Amino acid sequence: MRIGELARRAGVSTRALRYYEQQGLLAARRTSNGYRQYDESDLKLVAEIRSLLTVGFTLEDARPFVECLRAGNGSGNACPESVEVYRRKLAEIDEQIRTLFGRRAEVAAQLAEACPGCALRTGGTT
Amino acid sequence: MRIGELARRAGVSTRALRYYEQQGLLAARRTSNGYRQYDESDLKLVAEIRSLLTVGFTLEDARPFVECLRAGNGSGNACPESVEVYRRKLAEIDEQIRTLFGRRAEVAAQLAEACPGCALRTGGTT
DNA sequence: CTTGACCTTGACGTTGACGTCAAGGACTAG
DNA sequence: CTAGTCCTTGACGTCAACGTCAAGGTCAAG
Repeated sequence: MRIGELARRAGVSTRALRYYEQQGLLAARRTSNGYRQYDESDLKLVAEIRSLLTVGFTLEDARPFVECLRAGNGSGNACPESVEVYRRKLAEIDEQIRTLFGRRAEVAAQLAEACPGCALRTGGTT
Repeated sequence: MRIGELARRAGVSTRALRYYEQQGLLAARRTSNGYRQYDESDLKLVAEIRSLLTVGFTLEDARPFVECLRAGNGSGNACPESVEVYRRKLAEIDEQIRTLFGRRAEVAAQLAEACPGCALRTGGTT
């Protein structure tokens, strides 16, 4: 299939696909007229990338998964590099959650100070 | 005081101060030679901005607080606009926390699938 | 009078994942 | 032959809060 169809089926823009290729995450064959040519495995690959992006991974984070799939594995999760990324991202997320809780507490404290009785509970008194 | 001293005392760069001015958050008088001139109230103002930025506010979010201080209030919290921003940011933070928990769950699930028994607990088995 | 520290404005660079033209080639249907 | 749809590469724009020059003015000290 060509880039337009892959884009439709994967739910992304053609620009995104070209960007993934530029970043070395997607390698397209070319037909004689220069058009990019993709197959089902590419669709799967793009789906994997999208799935990872939606949970906050960067394209760099996604790279090991892509390479894992390319290496012939049925899933991008199947390689130790991928597992390592999962662990790292999990730690990052936990750190972000901690940071957000800290900020939440500070903001809530300021709000309470500025407006006593204003926020008895979270989102309570609108 | 001049911009260099204010920057040192507030713990920010002179570039940041000029940027705040450009955004209309900081209004400096000028001496005859064109140098910016600040006083203690400006220091307080910059401190307020910094404090808000560190808990994730944008400069736009900080604007009401600055205006509140400029209006003569002892605290930037003292105005209803500020309180409203606090509430909005609190809601935003809560939303972000929810998003992160969702992501965490998904990543953890993938990790468990990829590597059973790998993450018995968070950051447990390194 | 000349360092040297301080100040000025202006303007491009940074980060990530694309969006959005622009200019032009390829191919199909009528 | 032509319209219409798809494709190509290239390159600037987006968002926030500055960082980092560049070129030049100001002032106190020696």
